[in-house]
Amino acid sequence: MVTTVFGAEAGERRIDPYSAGCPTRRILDRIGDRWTVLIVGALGADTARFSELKRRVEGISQKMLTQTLRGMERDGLVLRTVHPEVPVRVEYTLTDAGLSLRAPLKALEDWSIEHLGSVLDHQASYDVRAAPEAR
Amino acid sequence: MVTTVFGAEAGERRIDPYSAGCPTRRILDRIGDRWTVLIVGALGADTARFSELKRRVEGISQKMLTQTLRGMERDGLVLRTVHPEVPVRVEYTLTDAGLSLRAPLKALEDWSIEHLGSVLDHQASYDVRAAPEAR
DNA sequence: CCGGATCCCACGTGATACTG
DNA sequence: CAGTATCACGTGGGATCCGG
Repeated sequence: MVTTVFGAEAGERRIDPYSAGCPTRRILDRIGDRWTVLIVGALGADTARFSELKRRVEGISQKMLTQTLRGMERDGLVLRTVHPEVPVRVEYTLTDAGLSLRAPLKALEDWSIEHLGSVLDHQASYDVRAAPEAR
Repeated sequence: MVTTVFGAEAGERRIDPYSAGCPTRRILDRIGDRWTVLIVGALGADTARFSELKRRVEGISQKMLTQTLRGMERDGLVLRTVHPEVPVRVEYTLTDAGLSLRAPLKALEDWSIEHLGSVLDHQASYDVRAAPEAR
């Protein structure tokens, strides 16, 4: 059974993030790690080498890049090709599944851009209201 | 300046997750914590009390529910109403901004449902390939 | 050049107990 | 009922060194 979280109105519906069958849980596992999302964006329709990817996703450590790429390869989001040359060359490309992830991710980015100002405003006024006694 | 990550083809574009102005970073901050997404789904178009919410989002601790709700309130995603009655009653409702988040989140859920099988298949075959020497 | 292996710290999170 | 406060813990993730 597949649990739908956003499909309908709320009501008495239960959400179990610990249910293995719940796809929402799977989204979070992939999206929640920060780097997967950025790598999908950095790769786009391109093919890129490890070091190029590391340069594009600024701030990522080698460990996290490797680790995240492995996870994505395991999930079939990314294709890893090793060219057995003198200095080894490894290239990464989004699979069809990976490419299809870009659309929903873009929807999220659009939302973020659209609401960024409003969110910042709320934060500012909230902080003022909530911290008058902050010595 | 606003950095667009998913808008166009990759190329030499830089992604800086540490740039305060990058909206992608803001999405991740909100989405990446697991609970915000689930609370948006659990609330939907409803109004719910604290304890009701805690029941709906199975597995969340009181601390995390409070903490996440505070963050969402701060960002203007949720409206918190305190009714000063005998046993205090506090109600939560998604704001317009919060409600509008449901669409992109649903897109993500749809993607997840659509690709769940494929992902599981890849994982299975990957695990077989990668761990033959697992004593 | 690509990444495996290790060490280690920080912080997110849960459990528990207390208050208005 | 709806939190706040405290403590204890696991692990995500950075730094570094090593290997193919």
